[in-house]
Amino acid sequence: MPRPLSAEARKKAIAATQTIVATHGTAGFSIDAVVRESGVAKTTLYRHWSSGNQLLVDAIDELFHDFPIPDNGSLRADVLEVSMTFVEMISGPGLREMVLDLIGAAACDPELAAIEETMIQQRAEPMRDIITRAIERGEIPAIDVDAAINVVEGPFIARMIRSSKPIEQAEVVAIVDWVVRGLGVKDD
Amino acid sequence: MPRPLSAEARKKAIAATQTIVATHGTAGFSIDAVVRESGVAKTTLYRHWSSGNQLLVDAIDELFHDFPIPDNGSLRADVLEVSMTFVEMISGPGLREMVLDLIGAAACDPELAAIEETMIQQRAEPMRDIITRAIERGEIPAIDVDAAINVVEGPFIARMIRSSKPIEQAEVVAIVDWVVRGLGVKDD
Amino acid sequence: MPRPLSAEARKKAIAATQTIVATHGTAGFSIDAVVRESGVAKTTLYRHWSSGNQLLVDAIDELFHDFPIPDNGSLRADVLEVSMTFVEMISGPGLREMVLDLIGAAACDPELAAIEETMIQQRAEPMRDIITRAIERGEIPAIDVDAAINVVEGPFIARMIRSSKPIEQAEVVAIVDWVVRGLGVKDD
Amino acid sequence: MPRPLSAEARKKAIAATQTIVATHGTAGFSIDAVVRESGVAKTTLYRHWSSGNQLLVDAIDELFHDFPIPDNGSLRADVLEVSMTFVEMISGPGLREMVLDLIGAAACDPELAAIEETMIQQRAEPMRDIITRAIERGEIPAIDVDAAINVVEGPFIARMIRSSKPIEQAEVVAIVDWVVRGLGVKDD
DNA sequence: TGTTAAGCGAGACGGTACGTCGCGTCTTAAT
DNA sequence: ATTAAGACGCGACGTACCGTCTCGCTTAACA
Repeated sequence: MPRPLSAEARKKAIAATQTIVATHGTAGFSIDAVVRESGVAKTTLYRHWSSGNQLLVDAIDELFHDFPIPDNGSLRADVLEVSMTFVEMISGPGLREMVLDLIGAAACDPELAAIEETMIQQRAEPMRDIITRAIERGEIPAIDVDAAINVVEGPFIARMIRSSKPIEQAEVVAIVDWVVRGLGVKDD
Repeated sequence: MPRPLSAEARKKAIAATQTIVATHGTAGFSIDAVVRESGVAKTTLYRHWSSGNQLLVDAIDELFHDFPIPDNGSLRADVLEVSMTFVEMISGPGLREMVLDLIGAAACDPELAAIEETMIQQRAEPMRDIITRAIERGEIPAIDVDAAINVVEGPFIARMIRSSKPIEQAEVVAIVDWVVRGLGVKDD
Repeated sequence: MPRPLSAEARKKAIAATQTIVATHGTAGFSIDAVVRESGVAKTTLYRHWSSGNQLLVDAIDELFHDFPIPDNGSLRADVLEVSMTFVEMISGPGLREMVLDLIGAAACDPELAAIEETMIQQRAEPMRDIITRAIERGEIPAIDVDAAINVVEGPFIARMIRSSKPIEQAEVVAIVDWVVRGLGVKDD
Repeated sequence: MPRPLSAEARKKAIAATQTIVATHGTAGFSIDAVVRESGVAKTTLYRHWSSGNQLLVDAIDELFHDFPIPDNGSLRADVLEVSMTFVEMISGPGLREMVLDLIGAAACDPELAAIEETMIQQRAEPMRDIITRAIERGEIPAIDVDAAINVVEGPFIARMIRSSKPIEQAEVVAIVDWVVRGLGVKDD
């Protein structure tokens, strides 16, 4: 019966949050900053999100979704496609920092576990499908899929952590070649 | 003529910082908290460190150093040893969270870049040595060592991020087997 | 054709207001508190009363009315009766505080002036009648009735302000004796 | 050893409070308003005063002090002098409202009991002295001094509550004549 | 060995952000 | 068209921490 939460307020808050994070990084993000940037009242923000972090989660969520699940018939091609998508995803300004920041925050604060769910587990689904299909095809031996996901994704995460330099396409190809060989696919 | 900066004050501040981070995570870290925990005056802290984060860097630095560089004659054995050391390092209570948190904080705050240097780059040195030696021995092809480090370490980082469950020894062995095979070592 | 303002809503709001003021003082009174206590919607309250204070005025009004006007034939007896009534009125739990609080609120907020009208002026009517009759009877000289009301009622107000102790009957008698003598009635 | 609370901050806050109350009444008083008006930080205000009300108490205190204790040799003259002082005290703009407001607030909030102490009890001291001396001189019978204070002061309090009109000198004289006669002083 | 400048603890200072509460207005659906 | 329900923008609340500052007291290096 009562008025529903305003979709417009939500939209403005999300947009303001994304603007702030893109401009000043997650360090510049604060509820008061969103209030100033969006014109939405602080109370309204707290009606929509139980904390600033939840708003951040939602704003980030909108940036990281719709990962297509490729099916090119070969593990290598599929992994390459997903990896390229991931690399593109973190290539925007401040996105690498944001992702790492959010992973750290999520590890410490149970309230932010949803971030991990969204950014990590959900993102890994395409990879899970790809590997499962490769096993079914007999392209690779029947291995622990979860462990395999770590092997395939890990190098990109490590690369992201260890350097803020943009990741070149050749680098992606080289890493993919190594990891698919590790999983048991024969070289050409 | 004047008194030098007190080594004791520095020691107490570092110890208090480590206690706080271990107990409440980096979120619980603050200059005021260190003041309360250590009994060292705020003025003194700012005399020793230009900002709270610099103190954090120094305190963390002391926790992660002195990684032995193994030399067992085979890439697989060396990688396994370093990996086991890494897994042990993050197995203590709250250590996984702290590491992820610090990585996130370091990515965002340039002032904390030194943490990344200490925790990530410096930690990778043993791995760099191991791989370089394997190449020199002709055990694996001449590959980009930095990229190889990512391939070898990445799966453990991914595993650490994706689950808070303790990492079993068998898991470590399986991952190491995959990645060394990926780098070009022949199977048995 | 449209529905008239609901008498029931009004009743529930008034009752809730009286409960709140009796329990938590006027400080605990708020529109939102009345909404919670009464179940009446905020919109409805504003339809009935232009502001929260107007509701407060109405709720208080119902508590302080119908003061009987005694006529015992002597000023002293009449004043004593009215004074006893007043003392009883403020003897309930929290009533002293509520009266003082409302007087203060009324002095500051013009919107609440009506409270003063109800609680003070209207309450003084019996005293005005009594004194006027005493003058007509020739029991006391022709004095300014308004000023005389202050002289007769003031000591009880002062007593109420200066101490939260219950007012004993003997105290009332002593005060009444003094003030009626002051107005010109001869001692026995 | 630490820096003492700044006398200047205190002075600015008190002055701002008095300005605000004089200009917009006690309703316009708020911590945030004092922050804006005084330039003193909110945290500093809370360091000096545990609540906004305490600041108000102090600001008011400075307005109501130094009540001289007259000694003219006759009860009537002394009471008249004290009464005139009281009337002057509440004659400034907004002072009547402030006094009533504070009395009400003090009745409800134990934290503000100090206001009652300052404004009421302490203010009554001169009257206590006057009446005690009159009894010692034999000018009036040995009566309960506290009750007598209520009789002498009450009419002025009642007058203050019942009307916001300025109190004329003739009115004071008339009231004083009545109450001192009530206490047992013979007419001329 | 006495002087003295700087280090020290303690904590006040002006700020920013927090998350909550009450205000009075508004929008919605249901009666 | 009134109602219950409650979202809206607004502004105050009292707290935590920031980095700077002002205090006396203490102490180590120099004269």
